[in-house]
This record gives sequence, C-alpha cells and structure tokens, in this order.
Amino acid sequence: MQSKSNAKKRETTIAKQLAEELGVSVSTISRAFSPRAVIASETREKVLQRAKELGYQPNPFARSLITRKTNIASIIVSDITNPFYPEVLTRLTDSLQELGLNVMLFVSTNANDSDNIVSQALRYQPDVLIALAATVSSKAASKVTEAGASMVYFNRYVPNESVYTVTCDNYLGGQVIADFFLDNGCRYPAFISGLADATTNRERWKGFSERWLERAVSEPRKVEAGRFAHEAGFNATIKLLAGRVRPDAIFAANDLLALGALDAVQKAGLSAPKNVSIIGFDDIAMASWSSHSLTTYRQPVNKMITATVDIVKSILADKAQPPAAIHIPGELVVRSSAKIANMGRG
Amino acid sequence: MQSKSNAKKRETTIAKQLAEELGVSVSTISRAFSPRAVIASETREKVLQRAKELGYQPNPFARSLITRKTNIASIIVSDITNPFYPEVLTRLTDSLQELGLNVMLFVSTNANDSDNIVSQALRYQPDVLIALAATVSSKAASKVTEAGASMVYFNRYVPNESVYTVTCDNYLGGQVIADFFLDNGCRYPAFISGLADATTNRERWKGFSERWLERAVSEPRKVEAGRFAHEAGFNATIKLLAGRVRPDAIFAANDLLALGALDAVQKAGLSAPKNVSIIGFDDIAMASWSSHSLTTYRQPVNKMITATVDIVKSILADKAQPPAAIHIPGELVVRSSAKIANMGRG
DNA sequence: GTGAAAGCGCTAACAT
DNA sequence: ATGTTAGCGCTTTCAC
Repeated sequence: MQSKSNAKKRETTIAKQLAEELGVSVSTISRAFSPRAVIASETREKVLQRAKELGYQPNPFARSLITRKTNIASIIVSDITNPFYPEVLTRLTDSLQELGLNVMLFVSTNANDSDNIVSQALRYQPDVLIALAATVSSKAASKVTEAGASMVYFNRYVPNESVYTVTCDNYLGGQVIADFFLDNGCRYPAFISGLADATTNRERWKGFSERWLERAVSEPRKVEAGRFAHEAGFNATIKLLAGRVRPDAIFAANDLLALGALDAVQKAGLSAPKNVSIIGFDDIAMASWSSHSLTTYRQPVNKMITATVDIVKSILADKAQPPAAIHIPGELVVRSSAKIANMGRG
Repeated sequence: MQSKSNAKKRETTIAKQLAEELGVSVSTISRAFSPRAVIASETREKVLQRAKELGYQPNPFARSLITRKTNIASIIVSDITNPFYPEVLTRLTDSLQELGLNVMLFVSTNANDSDNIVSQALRYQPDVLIALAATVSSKAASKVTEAGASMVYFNRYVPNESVYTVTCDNYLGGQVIADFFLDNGCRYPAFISGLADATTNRERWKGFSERWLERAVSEPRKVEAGRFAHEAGFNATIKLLAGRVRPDAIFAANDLLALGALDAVQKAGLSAPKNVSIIGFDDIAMASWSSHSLTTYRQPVNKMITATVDIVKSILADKAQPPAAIHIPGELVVRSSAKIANMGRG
C-alpha cells in the first residue's frame, strides 16, 4: 500500500550530501557544529553557511545518543488554573530556550498521576527537570535521583529532602501580612486556606499565625477552601461571614481566593475595606484592575525565574552542585481592599 | 578532572543486562516493547515485568532514529497572557499525552521570532506541530511542509493556504453578538479591536459589522486597542466614551478587553448595562465572577480540543490526510453586562 | 586540521 | 517465535 506520501525514503542524508558537495568528511561537518571542536575557522564558516542554505541542522537524537546530553529540560506542571503560572511557564520556557535547552512539557492532572508523569519525563533523559507548582511524591523524587537527573522545584518545597528549591518567602509573606493587619488596627483575623497540602499554603499560614500570636492575644481563624480558586474563596468567605464573630481581616492564601472573598463580601452586602480588610498573595494581573484593587503580597517572579535558571545553569555545568533551598522575599502591594489606619504623622 | 559525579559510564546498558539475565536476545527485549511485534505473550510478560522492576524503558532517541517516528508533538505558543490559553495548553497537552505523544513547548516572545522558533521545533522532527494562538509566517509554514511535517493551527486561520485549522466560528460569533444588540434595542455599536492582525480579531469584527450593516443603517465604530489585554480595553473604552456620540453597545474582541471596558465604564461614572451594553468573547473563568458578570460568546473549548486531537490522530495514522478548516460554533452566555429589552411575551 | 572507523541504543529485515 | 546482522545519524577516539 505504502503511498507516495512517505517522503522520507533514502536520500543519503543531508549531512552526507553536504560532506560530498564540500569535499570534506562527515566528521568535519559534525565538527563545524560543535563550537568547541578543533577545526579551521574557514572550514567551519564554509560548512555552516552551506548548511544554512540547505536548512540542515544535526539531528539532536543521534547527537544526544552519543554525547549523553539531551539539551532537554522537562517541566512538570499540575493543573494551572492560577493565572500566576502561565506567565511563569512561558517566561521560564523562554529563558531556558535562550540557554539552548528545549522544553518538554508534562502535565499531571490528578495527583496520583505525578509519579507516572515523572517516569515518563525521565525516558527522555532530560538534563534537568523542573516541577512547577506540582507536588511530586518522594518516591518519584528518588526515581529522579536514581536516574542521575536533577530536579528543581519551583514554588514547592520538599521538606526533609535535599533538593533544589526556589520559592517566594512564603513564611515571611505571612508575617508581613499579619503585621499589616495589626498595624492597621485589625483584631479578628481569618485565613482562607487553599490546597491544604501545598507547601505554599502551609508556609503562608504558618508565618501569618505565628506572627499574629507573637503580637496579639486573639488567634486567627482558619477556613479550608480546598482549592486555589475563586469559587472556593467565595464559598469559604460566605461561611466565614455567617459565623458568630465576623472577621475584620481576611488573608487569603492566594489572589484567586482573595478575589472570591471580595465578591462574597459584596454579595453579603458588606464592603472591603470598610467592614473587612482583604489581602491576597501573588499579585496576579487582575489584582490591579480597578474592579478589584486587591492588596496583595507580590511574588518576585523575575527573581524567582532568574534563580531557577541560575540553578539550571549550574546543573548543566556540573551535576555535583549541592542542592539548596532559595526563598526570595516579595513585597506587599497596598491597594484599596485592606484598610489603612489613620496614623498621625511625625 | 572528571569527578565521580559522572554516573553514566559504562554499565553495559540495561537492555543488554536484561537480555542476558532472561536468556534472550536484545531483539526480543525490543519486541516486548513493540505492541504489534510478533512475540510469545509469555515472553513479553516476562520481559515487561522484569523491565518494570528494573525501571527500564527503551531509549526514545535510539528508537526514533530508526522508526522515524518521534512521538513528539511540538506546541508553539506566543505570549499567553490571555487566561483562555493556559487551560487549552494544559488540556491539549494532557490529551496528547494520552495519545502517547510527548509534548515539546516552544514560546515565541516577539513575532519576528516565530520563524526561528519553528525551525527550532523542526529539529526534533515532531510527528505533528500545533500552533496555539501563535501567528506563524507563511515562510515558516512552508518550512514545515518542506520538512514533511504537518501543522495544526489552533485558533488561528491561515488564509489562502491549505492547512489544518481549528477555530471557534468567530464570524458567526460576531454575527450573534450583532443580533443580540439589535434585538435588544441598541443603536450605536462599537467594536474594540485587539491584536489587529490576529485572524480571530478580524473574523469577529467581520461577522459583527457585516451583520449589523445587513440589519441597520448605522455603522459600527471600531477602535484599536492594539493588544488583547485589560489595560488596552480600558484605555480604548475611555477614548470611546469621550467621543461625541457615546456608544450604547460595545463588543470587545475578547473577554480581557471587555473586562477592561467594564472597568472604564465604571470609572467614567457610568454603568453597564444601564448606559452601555458590553459583550466579550471567550468566556474565561473571570467572566462569570459576580464582580464582572460579563455577557460573552463562549468558545467551545472541549469541542475544539477534541477536533484538534482528532486531526492529530489522523495525521499520525496517515500523513496524506487532506487539510481542512474546522470552525466550531460557540454560544452566547448572557449575563448582566448587556441589557435585555423588555419584549412582550406571547 | 582532517579522515577513517567504531559505536551510542535501538529496531527491522532476514534467517532459522 | 526467536537470534543474527545491519544500520539509523551522529560524535569521537585514533591515526595521519
């Protein structure tokens, strides 16, 4: 049957053609494409130019079969409904591309799947793996090290394991927000928790509640929204407002939850910051829209990406770098969803 | 220097080990992993099980070097600030994974780059390329065909070229929105245009303006926002409202623009739908939030993804499938940002 | 500085 | 049903 459409038959490979046409050997062609190979620069020029005309580039599969470097970075994400991540994903990919890495993308839809997805990713022997907002089981994590690969966790922290981690300083963020509420006269704080297991969620709560208890007697309430989503934040807040003591300060584990909280407050006939102050976490684009004007703790995306890329570079250079956890401070962006006390000047 | 960290030295390859241990040849190992190869099922079982224990999987590079199938799908995206696309990206990736394809991700940051990015993608000889919300030059497009690969355009239309295209029926959407405005008594329509070159943008405007002119005498105004972004929609609307004749109906080329328009209307001391009706396009998650409650034309994401995956399947099965353009109708989701006329019943 | 030869890990004829 | 052989497209010793 084999119709004519099977274009790739036997055309003596472009590389060989090229070699013949230029009167050199295939090795020379190869050397022309290896920046560090010894070759007369004129020869290289000649080869490279003609190759460009022909649209020839060395086959990366054949190449990595022998070099044992794939130039592949695998990014593993779980479901990214949070608008914070798409930007991170594209910018990270862009940066990695500039490093000469090609990105393979793996999404793990349900948490159970993550182990599976990791071994899938490992098949391509990536030079480096990056877990983006994905929680990876320690079983899967050890598979990675077994395979001799390195993994960088972006915005997830793996406790008790020696791994590369880049996160915003979530604990500090929680503290800063507690301070802000306290400094501005709030008394009855509540925390809306997103994905309970996520380390981001836990650290933010930890910083917030610990700082609060250091400075005040009241204890922050905590309500589980279950997910990082607008609707979840909305529902949690409705529940919160129906309680006996209405909170006057709500810290939501991320902006999506906080925006849900804002809507719930309005739905309840109240308003922020008049009746209740609301602060989120991330500083996604929507937070600054005038319809929301959300006070939030901004994640230092640029620095986080730079730090990640630096780690990747060091891994590429020498796998023996010791893993380190990097926590980068963000900054509180004050908008109108949280009240500011009238404090006398001077 | 070569420190000990260079874990991969010479361990006779797992495949050979396996073969020896099981007393079979490497070909048999290979056959066990080829679902359609002839091999005794017991032998296969035996191999597969032991392989699993050892964590062995065939090296995809070596494999595709000979099979000339890479099992790779390359997705090319441009900057995806529109929250519509992350979801598409992850779900598409997920579906492709289920098909046994691995996804390579390429982002083209500035438009000039797109040609470059395409040839980058082509190096890996993907079984199929998918352009996601990315405008690819026809030069780059022909490179793809030259390389014997197939490309599917998601939400972009390439005029005058025979390619695989899956889009929402943008023209129809524009018409439906014009009809809605007209049926509900609007008289002075305006269109907020996003990325002027994007085919989505153009088709929506075309459907909208043509239908309007069919049914009414007034001609829709059109203002260029330049990008698909909240701020751009905001600014465009401010300009629009400052004009001599204030529009009573605004169709924004996508939801992000429409949400910006909503904020601008409020900023101007007006309100939707009282003073002006606003309709967007996409139905992103935020559109349904009570703080926005945006009437919008919903893109049939599920169907669009399914259609794309179906095309990919057919390409995988036989490259000679004739290219086709698929335009899938969406549906108008009526919320409170656009007024509904009191029309008598019965 | 360059060519010849070997071989990366695998699959696909061709035997048996 | 399985083993043997050849070779995918490249890089890398090793000669020269």
